[in-house]
Amino acid sequence: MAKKDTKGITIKKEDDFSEWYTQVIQKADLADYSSVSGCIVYKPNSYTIWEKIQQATDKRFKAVGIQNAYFPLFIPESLLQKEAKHIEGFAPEVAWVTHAGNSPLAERLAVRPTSETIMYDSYSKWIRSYNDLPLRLNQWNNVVRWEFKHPTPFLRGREFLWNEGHTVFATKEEAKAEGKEIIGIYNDVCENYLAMPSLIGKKSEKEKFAGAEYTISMEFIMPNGKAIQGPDFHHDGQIFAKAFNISYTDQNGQQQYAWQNTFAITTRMIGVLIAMHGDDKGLVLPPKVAATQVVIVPILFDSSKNQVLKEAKEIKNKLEKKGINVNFDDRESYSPGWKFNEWEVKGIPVRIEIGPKDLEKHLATIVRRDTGEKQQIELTAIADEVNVLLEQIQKNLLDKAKDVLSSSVVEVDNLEDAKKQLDNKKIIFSPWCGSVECEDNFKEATGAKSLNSPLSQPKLKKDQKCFACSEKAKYWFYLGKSY
RNA sequence: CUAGGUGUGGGAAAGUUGGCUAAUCCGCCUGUUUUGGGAACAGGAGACCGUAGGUUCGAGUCCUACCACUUAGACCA
Repeated sequence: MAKKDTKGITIKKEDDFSEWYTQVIQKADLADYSSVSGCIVYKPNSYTIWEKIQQATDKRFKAVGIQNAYFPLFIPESLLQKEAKHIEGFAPEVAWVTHAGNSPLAERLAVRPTSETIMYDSYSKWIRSYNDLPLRLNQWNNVVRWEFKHPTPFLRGREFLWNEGHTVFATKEEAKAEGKEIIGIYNDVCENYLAMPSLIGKKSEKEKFAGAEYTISMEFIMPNGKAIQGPDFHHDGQIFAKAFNISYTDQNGQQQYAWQNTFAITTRMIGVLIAMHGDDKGLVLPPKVAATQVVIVPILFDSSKNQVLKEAKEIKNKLEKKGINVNFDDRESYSPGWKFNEWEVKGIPVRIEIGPKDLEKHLATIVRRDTGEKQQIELTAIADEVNVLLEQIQKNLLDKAKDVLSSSVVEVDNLEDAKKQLDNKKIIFSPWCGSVECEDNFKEATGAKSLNSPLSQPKLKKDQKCFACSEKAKYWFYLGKSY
């Protein structure tokens, strides 16, 4: 065994998840700390993942008629305060601009924690008639929330990137129907690109978005048993429409308030991806979000160098013709073993090794990152084989993640079992009354909180009691400890 | 914001009764030889010891404040 130096991951994922996570981020060169606490640098290796998420999501938004726009970074205090519950939810973590140079501003400006208020101020001017609806806009931007909890790269920071969709409809039915469409898009991106299944459902009264009528969220389960909220969709009813006077004249000449939704996916998903698929060797990227899907490492000896390089280049061409992104690592200053390790830490899905021994037999050695499995492939068939392999890896990652998800959830119907399972790092699925008091008590007693309630519910038994307070249960809920 | 821990070249880390030129390993640069799981040799660059004050003849070392990282909490995507 050669020396294990500082390049490798030195800790096992299951032994110390936090330490492992930090190491993967540094050693896979994903992010760096900056001199502003809570604000990280998204280095190319992580930013390309974000670009993939953006592209996949954006394409789907546009396909259903959502357009992109851009609204100001700054929000005047008076606007931010227009909706009481909204400002109440965000006030403690708003960053304020108070000066221009040395002169105090007449009115301080919030750095947007989210853009409802600045956007709806415009919407109220733009919307006059039912002909102006629906209005479906989205923006890709950054927001700032001056969190007090210590930041974790990607998972929680003071500035993060996201999309914020803000749509307006003439009727409640239309607005609510959009929820399925949007969650469908997010789930498609999460499962089929990021290979990450989630628990999808409605948030509790206590946990819904500040200013929403209801929130539908996607909850992911991290390897340490904690849940983390991903993409979400909020139906705002007419709450903001009334606060900002977003109204239209209907076909009968009547003034009506509009119905609104908001929805988002954030750079937090990068962190969830790292945590969910990574292993003791480092990052594992699903092929569809990997900027580099295949790395070719030629094994160079003086006598066979030219032939090997030539063949390696041909492999690269063949793969690129199939639309595969290839990195041909022909650096001569690093040994093959060094390169193997480097690309494994960085999570590249497939590695192709080609050297004189392979050449003799017209083969190449192919190694998949997710399982570590090695195989010899005929050079003539390599492009097709690699394509198949990439699909298998994509599928395998999703399948594994689904298994982990389903084994993380345990059904319980009483408080004692709930506590046991939570201590056991499980998410519980329980009949629940849904009251804020009950949730407060539960949180106090266990440190856990409600996640969401699946949209299609298993039947509750007749007279089913709430697992926690013994009132009548209203619905099945996922509950657990969370980030 | 609260409570613990940590802070020494790019990374890791010695230095703990204050004392002269701040070890060592990895990485980096140059050259040569190498290359099938993190290569070898030779030479070289890189640190006002987190920041600001203070104590002292003298501070990486002691004191104070602040900052950052990290772990755990109250809030959140």
